[in-house]
Amino acid sequence: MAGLALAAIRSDVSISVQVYEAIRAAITATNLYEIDESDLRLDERELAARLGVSRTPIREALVRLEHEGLVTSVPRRGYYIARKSKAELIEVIIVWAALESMAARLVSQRASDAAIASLREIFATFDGEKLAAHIDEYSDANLRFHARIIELSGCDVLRRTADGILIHVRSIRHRTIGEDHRFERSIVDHMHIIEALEARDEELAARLVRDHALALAAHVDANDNDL
Amino acid sequence: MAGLALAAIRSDVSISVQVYEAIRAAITATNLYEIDESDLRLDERELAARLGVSRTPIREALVRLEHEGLVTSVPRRGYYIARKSKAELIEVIIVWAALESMAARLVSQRASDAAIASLREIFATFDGEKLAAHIDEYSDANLRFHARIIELSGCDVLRRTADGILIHVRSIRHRTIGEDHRFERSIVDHMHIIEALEARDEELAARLVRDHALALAAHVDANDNDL
DNA sequence: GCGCTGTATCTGGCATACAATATACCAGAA
DNA sequence: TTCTGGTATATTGTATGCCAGATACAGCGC
Repeated sequence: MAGLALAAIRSDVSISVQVYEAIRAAITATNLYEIDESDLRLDERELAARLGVSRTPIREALVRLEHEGLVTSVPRRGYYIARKSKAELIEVIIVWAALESMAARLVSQRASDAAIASLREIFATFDGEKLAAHIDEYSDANLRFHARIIELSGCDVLRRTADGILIHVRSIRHRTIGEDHRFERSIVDHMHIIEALEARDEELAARLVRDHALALAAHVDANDNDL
Repeated sequence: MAGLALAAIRSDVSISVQVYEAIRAAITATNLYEIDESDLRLDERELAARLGVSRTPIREALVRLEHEGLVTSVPRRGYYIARKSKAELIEVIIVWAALESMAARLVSQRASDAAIASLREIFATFDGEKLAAHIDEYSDANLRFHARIIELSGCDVLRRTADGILIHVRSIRHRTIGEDHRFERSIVDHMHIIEALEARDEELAARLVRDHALALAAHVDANDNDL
């Protein structure tokens, strides 16, 4: 009996949750600002048919996504993928700054040295030379870095709250990281943040994290006029 | 035609939204820590019967509430009102501190003098003498004060994010404000915060707001051992 | 007396059916 | 030709029915 490597049956992945994840992933993988207006519409029947389920779990998933801000519902008209305005994107970054800054405080107070050191490893495979050639991978590492700070805070409510808005930040960073020389400044900022955390300088770490995020907000404000 | 004062028909209050608001209000009005364990259970059919609707809008409302953290669902078992542990309550307060602290920065940067002055009015009807006799009203004013700082930030994403966790903070403050001499310290803290905002001292305001919230966290940590 | 197994019943999850509303199209009049 | 009003169609919102999993309990074996 004990010899059988039986994985527990996952009964917690109900169809509605799977639908939620599928739609969420599909939206995340889409560049919302390059698709046609008509593709923003989410037809319940069509989704149900394509995913091979009935409309009920589709609707539950859409309710979840609406709460998360990824889709909006117009009563009696249907659900639409939410395309955030420039002002909203800036607000999202501000909230992110607030959360990550608090996370930095918690990390400098509580996290182990080893945990903080793991932040360095995220960028270990990059050196200045090849940086420009691997912008996509760097962009991923960039996001992982910020998500990891939240994670290392050990504050679950903070992590869940941040998760809800991280998805919006993600699309911003992917688009902006290649612009001008942001990635160079970015990596310098990250190193300073790590150093502040290692020095357990709570105030400095909190300020650096906040300023780093708000610099992105200022950048979006100044540059992305097509939103 | 133009002479008729016609209000727009509100078609946005679907049954499922009404159900959501009804259950939310009912949970908010309940002291979760004084009711019987069995009353935490939310039976779909019973709710549907009592509200006079079918189970479908009930389920959509429960999905919303679950996302908000007010209820938890156990697969195939049902929905239960979520009772937060002490550790979770402290985490909620930490997140609140992060958000309100950022809001204080925005207020000191952007809000009009008149708007900041409105913060004083919230406490205008209280003086030191009668404070102890009106703890409930003061507790309400207290919550309005903090919610108003968020509101004056003018950041909608911040407000929505905070709304999601304010409901958890609410129950904490109601319980703790009467303990020892917290309300006296509280009103002094509030005045200092207002003064910092009026002086447009962003750093000071942010720090005072954060410390005020974290003092509550420390208080909960030290005192509420029955959670 | 204790523990396991089978069964009845209950409840949530999903599918489907029905009702209500919005949109599109078409006909007729100005 | 253009605008208005009616009707058909499509789609959302809600209700209901069915099924599978979970719990409780009775019966059986040890």
